[in-house]
Parts: sequence; C-alpha cells; structure tokens
Amino acid sequence: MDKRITIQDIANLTGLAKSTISRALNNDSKISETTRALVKKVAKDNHYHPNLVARSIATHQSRLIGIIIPAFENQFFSRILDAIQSCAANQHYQLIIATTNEQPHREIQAVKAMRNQMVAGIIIASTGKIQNYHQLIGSLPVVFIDRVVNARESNHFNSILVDNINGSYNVVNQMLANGAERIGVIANNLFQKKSNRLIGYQKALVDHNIPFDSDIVKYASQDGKDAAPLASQLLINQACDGIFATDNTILKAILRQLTTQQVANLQVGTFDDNSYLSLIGMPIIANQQPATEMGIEAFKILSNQISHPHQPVKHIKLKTTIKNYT
Amino acid sequence: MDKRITIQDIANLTGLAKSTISRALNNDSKISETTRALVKKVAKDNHYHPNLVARSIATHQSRLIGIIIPAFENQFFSRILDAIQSCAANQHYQLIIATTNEQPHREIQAVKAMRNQMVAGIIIASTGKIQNYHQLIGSLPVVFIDRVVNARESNHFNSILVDNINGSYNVVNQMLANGAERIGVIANNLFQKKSNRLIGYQKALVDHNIPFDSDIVKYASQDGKDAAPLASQLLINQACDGIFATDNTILKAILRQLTTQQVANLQVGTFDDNSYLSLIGMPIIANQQPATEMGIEAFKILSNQISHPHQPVKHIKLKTTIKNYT
DNA sequence: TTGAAAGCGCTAACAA
DNA sequence: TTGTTAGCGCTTTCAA
Repeated sequence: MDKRITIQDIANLTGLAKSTISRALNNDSKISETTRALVKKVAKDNHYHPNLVARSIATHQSRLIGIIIPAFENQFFSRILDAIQSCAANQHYQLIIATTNEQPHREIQAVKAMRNQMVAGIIIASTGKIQNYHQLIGSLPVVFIDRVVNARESNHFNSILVDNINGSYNVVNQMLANGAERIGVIANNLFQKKSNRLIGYQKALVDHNIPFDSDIVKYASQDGKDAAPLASQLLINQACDGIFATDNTILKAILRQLTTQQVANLQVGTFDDNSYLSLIGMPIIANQQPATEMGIEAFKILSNQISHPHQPVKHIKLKTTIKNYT
Repeated sequence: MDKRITIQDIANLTGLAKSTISRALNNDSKISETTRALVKKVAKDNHYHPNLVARSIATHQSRLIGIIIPAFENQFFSRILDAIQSCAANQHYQLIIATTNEQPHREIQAVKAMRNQMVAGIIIASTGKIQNYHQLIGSLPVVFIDRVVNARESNHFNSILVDNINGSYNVVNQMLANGAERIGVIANNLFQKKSNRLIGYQKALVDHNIPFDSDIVKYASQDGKDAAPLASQLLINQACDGIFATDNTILKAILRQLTTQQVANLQVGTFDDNSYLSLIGMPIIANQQPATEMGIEAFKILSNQISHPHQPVKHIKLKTTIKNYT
C-alpha cells in the first residue's frame, strides 16, 4: 500500500520491457491489443500510478499550471479561481497558486518558483509593477488577467481585461440618469486600470454636460482604510448627492460610514459586484464583472498556447453588466 | 534567456564536476570556500535556477503541499488559504490547490493526482464522505481541517477543528439572554459537524429551561436555496422570535427573506462570521471562526510531520468568538 | 575537498 | 510489435 509501484515492477511482473509497459499505458499506437490489455490489468491490480515528476523530467512537459493573484480573500478572484479549477480538472491539469498581496517582489518570486517547478504556463493578475516581464517569463505561455503587465510590454502578452472605461461610464451614467447632479468619487490610485475607471466617470459627466470637479475626486489607500472619512468629506463639505466607488474595498468602507451617517436620496455606485449587496437595503448601482467568463477564457487561451506554442498574442476585453440593488 | 542552464553547464564553465557544483550550491559542508564562492558566482551570473522536478525525482522529496477545499468562493476557506500561503512562502513551499464542490469523487481524484505529483503532504477540508482514507493516503503526511475524515478513521489523522458545539451554544445562549424565547433553527444536515451545531443549540435551551421543539428545526439544502421559505415558516406559522442559522449560506438566504419581510425584535444568530454583516444594519450575533489560526496551525503541523515523519497524531479543537453586529 | 558513476521513474530514439 | 539503450537534471554513494 505504501511503497509505490513503478513501471519497472510491472515489467518484472509481466516479463515485458519497461518501454513496452510505458507504451501500453500511454495508449501508444504500435502495441498489440493483448499486451496492452495485460499490462493495464496488471497495472490496475497492483495499484500502479504514474510518477508525474518522473514523466515531467523525461518529457520536459508538465500538467501543472501556475496562477498568481493578489489574495484569496477577494470574491472576484475567488470566482475566477473556481472557474479555472473546473476547466483544469477536466483536462487533468493541476494548479499551483500563489498570492502577492500586491507586492512585486512576491510576484517575481512566485513566477521564478513556478518556472523552477516546470509549470506548463502561468495565469497572472499582476501587481503591475514589474519592469521587465519578458526576461522573467522567457517563452513560457502566460495570460494576464484583470491587470495589465506594464505599459511597455502589454502588447506582447496575452491578456483578458475588463472594459473599465465602459463599465464605470455605465454606472455613473445611470446615477446621473437617476437624478444625481454632483457625484463624488473615491478611487484607488495604485493601478492604471483604476484611472480607466476615472476616465469612464469623466466621460459620463461630459455626456451629461456636467463639469469635472477635481475637488470631489478623492484617493484612498489600497486597503480602503481612509475611505470612510473621505466619504464623509464628500457628503458634508462637498454636498455630493452621489458617490462612486472604484472598487469593492472602498465601497465597503463607504457603506460602513453610511451606517453611522444617514443621507437621504444618496446615489451609490460601484465597480465590482458582491453578492451581499442585496442585503444592505440601500439602493446601489453595481458593475458585475464577468469573473467566471474571465477564468474560462484565461484557461482556454493558456491551454491552447501550451499545446500550440506559436499562437498570435490575444487581447480580450470583456464587458461588465449593470446590476441595481435596492 | 530561454534555454535553462543546468548544473552540467556550470560544471563545464568552471571545469569542476557536476557533483561539486551540486554540493556548492546546496551549501554542503565539505567544500572549500573558494570553490563555493566561485560556483555561486558563475551560477548567478548565468541565471542558474535549479530544476525542482529533477531534484524531486532524485531526492524523492518535494516542496509541494497539496490543499483540498470545497470551493474558493467561501470566505472562511479563503482566509485559511491566505494564512497557509504566507507560511508556505516563507519556507519555500509551493501550493497545489484543488476543489471538490462537495463531491467525494473529486476529492479522491485530487488526492491521487497530488500523490502522483509527489507532494510532501496534504491539507484537506474533506467532503466527509470517503470510506477508506487510509488506503488513499498511505503514509503521506496529512492534516484535516474543519471537517473530520469519517467517524471510523478520524482518530488516525491529524485534525484541526472548530468547537462547533461550544460555538453554537454561545450564540444561542446570547440570543436567549437577549430575551428570545422561541428560537427556530435552519440547519444544513449534510455534514456531521452541522449536527454538532444543533447539539450546541440544544444545550443552550436546556440551560435556559426551554423545551426542545423539533417543529422549529428545519433543514435546508446545501446551497441554501430553500432556506428563505423555511425562514418565513418559522416566523409566521411558528411565531419564532429568533432564528439561528448554522452556516453562512443559510444566513444569507434568511437575510434576503428578511429584506422582504420585516419582523420587529427578531434575534438573528449564526455560525460563521462574515465581514459584510456590519453593513446589514440589523442586530446579528455571529460566531467568528479562527480561520487564520487554523491555516497557520495546519501548516505548522503538516510541515513538522513532513520533516519528522513519526509524530504522534494531533487533534486540535479551536474556540470561536462571539461577535455582535448591530 | 573533489571527481566518477550510478540511479531516481519515466520516455524516446534506435534496433531487432 | 517488442526490446535495448540512452538520457532528462539532479543527488548521492564510493573512490581518489
């Protein structure tokens, strides 16, 4: 039960050669049906399971896919992971997953570790702060999700992004249509994609002939800790009748602030959807990100590139959908 | 940049033997400081990175740890994963993670795949429906978290569990102390641990001299889809003034029901904490599970067992803490 | 302190 | 169709 049986053991058991066993087990074409059946039976009876590490060293391939995300405790990425895992399991890929906590050095370390483990490819939600990804990746198949690599290299790598401009435009647009006239923003300025969300905000203002006022665009730190007082400022000092949060963490801070500070007729909009929003009992306009679709697409592109190395680079941009909570 | 450099290349470069390179790089004791320095410099200059797969096949060891959970989209397990990942990264372990969606056959498949990948050990939140885990695991180090293996084998494997009886007791106890007199339950009857949560409920009733009424203990399906109408029944037909949810999914369904059905002075209690509860604006008594601690402990026990194989089996039971949301 | 050689479990030419 | 042999990149005896 404990000592693993090898291909050699089966060879001894059957009197055949190692290579014959290997071929029979791998459904190689040139092998007689009888020996194939015999080998498979003996293998099964003796609980043989191939040592994937040995196979990997022999073939220079692996059924291992690396995934790098900021953190597990983030519903958006959780949903992406669930989607990828389903696809991967179907095709007998296993997943090596690492997190960065938005720290570039951990991202680099993770990529290196995965390469050393001979993964077949990597899916990365980058911190966006790596200078020379080409050098890090070499010719390893890779798909960037949600975050772009960096401005210089983004064209050279597969990517699956969300249309941030359009998404935030739609949210703000609806807030304005609902009657909001002065919409403040609390943004996270760490990532470039966040500025795209600001662009969408501005576009919506333009379409409604509302002048842009930089005084009501506030920047919160990444963990959203300081978003609450900023929300308070927007509501009291700036008399905003709407607040747009560029991500989940910020929204949560704003909502927490609003539990202590009631405001009538306030429009709340947010990028990022979250299932608990239906329980808040407050009207919120949210952007549902196609997380599952992103995961599926990422896996599809990656596995395709693994089997056919010289694919042209693919850039996919997915649309969000508006969801109204009441 | 692309062709990986091997230990043999460094041997050629320096004129030393392969084995010497290996020893120098692995800080073997019997090697002169000068050659060690030389080898390391050449290795670094040429961007040498060890092929972990080759090392693994040679040493019959690996720095890979397997983790099996029900799903990624579950805050409790997300927090456990984040904790494990931090510990693992510190000790240069990589994580292979698989999900089961509560399907036993996927759990079995995952364990087998991980064994074939020569993981050093596995951390498992089991579906709890595997008959013969001993056969599946062999002598591989393993730690079960949150869920017990099965009644028969649970003593033979390391486990880190939450004190479900005590936790639910505390919640219900507080609900009663707050004045509730008829507390209905919506439980998930799939897992044994859930029944422990019912036991805690009953213990609290006993302590308050309240007779147990099986009519107000309802069972919801695993996805919680039917919990909403059950909640409605408890409130209307059964005139409950309190509802206790045995898990997160069920709580969410109840809360959703309560948004359409206002009830004055209702006590709501739940196992499982969730950060959004502070935003609901409803008094809720929750049980905070020590997810981070569980992750840290699980990793600690596992890595200890990996380096010292013949440890006695450990069973850890962690306490939850009550959190009042308003 | 270093080198030579064997071997981990598997696959893949090349022969037979 | 099957067997023989070499080799993947590394570690690890055993010699020198």
